Amino acid sequence: MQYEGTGDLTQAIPEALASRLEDDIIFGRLEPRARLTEEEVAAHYGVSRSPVREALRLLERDGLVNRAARRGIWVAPLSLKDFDEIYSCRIPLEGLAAGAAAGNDGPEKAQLLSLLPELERAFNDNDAQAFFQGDVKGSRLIYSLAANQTLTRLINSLGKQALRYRYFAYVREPRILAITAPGTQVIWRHIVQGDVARSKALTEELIHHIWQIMRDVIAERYGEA
Amino acid sequence: MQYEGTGDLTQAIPEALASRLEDDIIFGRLEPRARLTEEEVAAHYGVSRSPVREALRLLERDGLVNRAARRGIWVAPLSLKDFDEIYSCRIPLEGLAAGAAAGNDGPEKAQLLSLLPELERAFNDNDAQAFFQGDVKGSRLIYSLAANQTLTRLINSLGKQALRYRYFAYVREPRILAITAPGTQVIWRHIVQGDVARSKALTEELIHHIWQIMRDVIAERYGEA
DNA sequence: TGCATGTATCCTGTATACAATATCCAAAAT
DNA sequence: ATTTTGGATATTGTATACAGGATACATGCA
Repeated sequence: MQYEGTGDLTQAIPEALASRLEDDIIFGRLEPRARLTEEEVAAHYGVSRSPVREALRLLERDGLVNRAARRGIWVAPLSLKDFDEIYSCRIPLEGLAAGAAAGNDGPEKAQLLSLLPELERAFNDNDAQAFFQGDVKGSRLIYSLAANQTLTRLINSLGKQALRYRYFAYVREPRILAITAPGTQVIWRHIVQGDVARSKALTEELIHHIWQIMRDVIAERYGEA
Repeated sequence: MQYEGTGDLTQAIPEALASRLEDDIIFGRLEPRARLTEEEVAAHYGVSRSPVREALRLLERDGLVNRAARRGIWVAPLSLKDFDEIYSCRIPLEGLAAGAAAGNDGPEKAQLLSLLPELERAFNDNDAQAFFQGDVKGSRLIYSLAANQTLTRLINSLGKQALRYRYFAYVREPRILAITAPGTQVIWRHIVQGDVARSKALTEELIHHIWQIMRDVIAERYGEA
């Protein structure tokens, strides 16, 4: 069987597969604890098991799936404990990134400003989807401004799993957007102005705040601990 | 060709291979920028390319090798920039771990105390190797006390590359041991006593201090930026 | 009815074969 | 002499074949 995937797999196959599966997991099309068998995935995308195995290793690296030797792979379950772990790690790392981005003197910082209207509009329209995307775009820009590949790698490997919780919480409690949006805009402006200390502190505060608010939503569904 | 590896590959083959290659990289038997071809590695350990590929993915995850699509894999180069990146990330993460470990009320904390004499002796004997090992053992215990799998995963993925620099610096500047040892002992005692704030603060200070000292040694060999 | 044991099946892990691209070196052209 | 171009070679990426452990179900026994 040769590849003829449903869409355009222009990039390397394992990365493309991983990207598809990531989305399926993040947006809940693949449920927590769902079993993933290599042959099923391979058949579904019209490729052999080799690239599938590599893709699954990538998902494992980002904590989206769990593997048990010789037993298989499951979509990682969501839990309040896991959520707390992720956010306790995200706080200092995102703070570090924001501070480093603020300390970057390059001209690329201006791009953050150009993203602000987009964010503003999404907020006013109460368009969670659009805000979500704009926020992710801005975050990526901040990481690249931080010019710290190691930090980027760490944050990315947290970010995928974090997105699952964020998506879940946004859908159930759109009010979260009203807290995130203004804080995000303030922080981006401080980064552009080069205020290292404040960018870092405000980022840590904001994530901590969002953490607490999301926590209620997550706890309701995924238990007390 | 069936496996008959030089040693006992009791665990899963990819992990065992990765572990061997890790050591080879950390202790410099594989030089920075050295090319790793799948077939050579496979032939050397008497296995096929399949488990080798998986092992190399694991090394890639931990930042020990770099991969270019369809071009191959090289041992990651060492550089002052990379070193700075790693240590700027290590500070808050190790601080988080130390604080969380101090907040753990379980009885396992006592094990840290039992490691103290070992560390003390290594220090008095000026035995860098023994200190190295004791320190790693204590760190692992702290991570497990922190009871935060996500944090452990992040720290471990930094730790491997960090060890390359630590080994390099220890060999060239044994004086580093005289700074690390007393500070480490103090921190471990604070963790056992459950002093969360101080455990965290002192850990961050110590790593920051070591960072600066190691930096001179690294800079001498691996350039100014 | 409940539990243990054996067997059939499924699935992962490993090996090998094949395809395709990147690299290297030699020969030719400017 | 330097650059370019062609083909040979080496190495990665993918597909497929095979081996062995894990799971599930059925059968037998208490």
